[in-house]
Amino acid sequence: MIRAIKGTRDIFGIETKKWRYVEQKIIEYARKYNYGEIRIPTFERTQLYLRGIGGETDIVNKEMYTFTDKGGRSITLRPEGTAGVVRAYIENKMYADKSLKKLFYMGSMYRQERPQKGRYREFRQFGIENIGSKEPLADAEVISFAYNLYKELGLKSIKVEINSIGCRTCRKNYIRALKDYLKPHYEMLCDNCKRRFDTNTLRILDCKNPGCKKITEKAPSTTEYLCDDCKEHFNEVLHYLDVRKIPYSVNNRLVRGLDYYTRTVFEVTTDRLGSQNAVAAGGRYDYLIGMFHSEDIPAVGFAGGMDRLILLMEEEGLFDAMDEEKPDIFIVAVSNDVRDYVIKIAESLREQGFSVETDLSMSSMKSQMRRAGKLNVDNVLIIGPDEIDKGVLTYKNMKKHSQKEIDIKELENFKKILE
RNA sequence: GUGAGUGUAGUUCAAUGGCAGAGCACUGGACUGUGGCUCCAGUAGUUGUGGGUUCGAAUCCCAUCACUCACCCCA
Repeated sequence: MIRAIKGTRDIFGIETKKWRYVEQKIIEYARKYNYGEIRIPTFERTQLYLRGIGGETDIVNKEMYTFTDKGGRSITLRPEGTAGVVRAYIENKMYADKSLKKLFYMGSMYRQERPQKGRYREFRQFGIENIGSKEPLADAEVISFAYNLYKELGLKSIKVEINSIGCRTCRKNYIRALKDYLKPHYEMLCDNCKRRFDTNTLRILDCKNPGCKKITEKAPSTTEYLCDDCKEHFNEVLHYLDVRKIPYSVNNRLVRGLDYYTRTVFEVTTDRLGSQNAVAAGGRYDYLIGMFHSEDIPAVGFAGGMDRLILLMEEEGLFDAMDEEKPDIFIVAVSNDVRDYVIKIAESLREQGFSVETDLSMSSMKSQMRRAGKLNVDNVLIIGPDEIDKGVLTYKNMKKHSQKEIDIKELENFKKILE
């Protein structure tokens, strides 16, 4: 048997209804905040991610689906959305009018990791990118979008954590201070953190190893080392969150896995998905566009994992009332000699906009009734030779267990008949 | 990439070295033109795969594959 690739899955039945619901809400929210949809390619030149995300990150180091196409180009299935959106922004010269661009996207991303709860190799993300403003107003809007969307979806267990990792200058100072602090403890760090010490010092703050945690507890905090501009920027972001009454907690250990972030970083987390606590994450990336373009253009955005979002909504019981999609009307053919007639009735009802199901297996009347019951259909039309002779339809309401004959002429406005 | 756990009917799970079974689901019937409830019957398996130990293996051992969870990391 040929099976789906590890870490991919099929979504069908009531699952698709959950997905459509969530997708609709996201689209609705993008509209509310005036973010326009952008659809970008699923694969790009590998170079885009190498330079954009950063060669030292795990995403680039070991998780990318990379292959060589027939023209000898190195191609990678997108592991995240921001790099592609930024490429599209530049390529389509969206910077030309100097105005703010607000974009949202939704779609599959690919990372070759060992799958586990809430983590897949093909997973779906949505995200927004707010490009062209360096102002804290923009950061706060992006964070509000995430928080308010999740609140409106009904989530109770989510928290917003926020931090500032500074700009080029103050980050450099902070990293120096952090290294100075860590140096005497170097031998006590886990192997991973020893490696990070030179390549990605900030991430040591994020290490879950109890030994490392203990060491970093007393480490200098990022905010202490922010330059005046960055400090003010951060305070203003918090101010605008306060104005919106968005609850958050400042977490000085919060650093992100992608290299392009500056200043604001944030995560929306939950404690209800096992070890996968991040449902959305993002931040400011003022230097990313400059890596592909002649000048820096400030931007801020976030991405949310939709698979995780739906898992979490299930966990919180938010889909409990959701029913399987069902047809409005089931038409039972009492005997096979009325099949032609049943087809005509069915098509007429479909023209009126109803969802209509009929038997396609030449089954007995009894099994047709059983199927109607199993489909949970409310309305059943029973048609046999007797009905045809009398020019009527037998209408049965399955919920009320009531039944009556209706004149075939009433078919033309069937809505009136339904109880 | 690393570690642990689990693989038996469509599905959920029994069977602890001695005849592979049950619930649910499915199909049919009781009710020949009426679903759900009830009762009856039926279909359902190379016990993931390959090897080994044994008189005998779903059960023990080895390998392999798959799934799950966790680590790393991330949405």
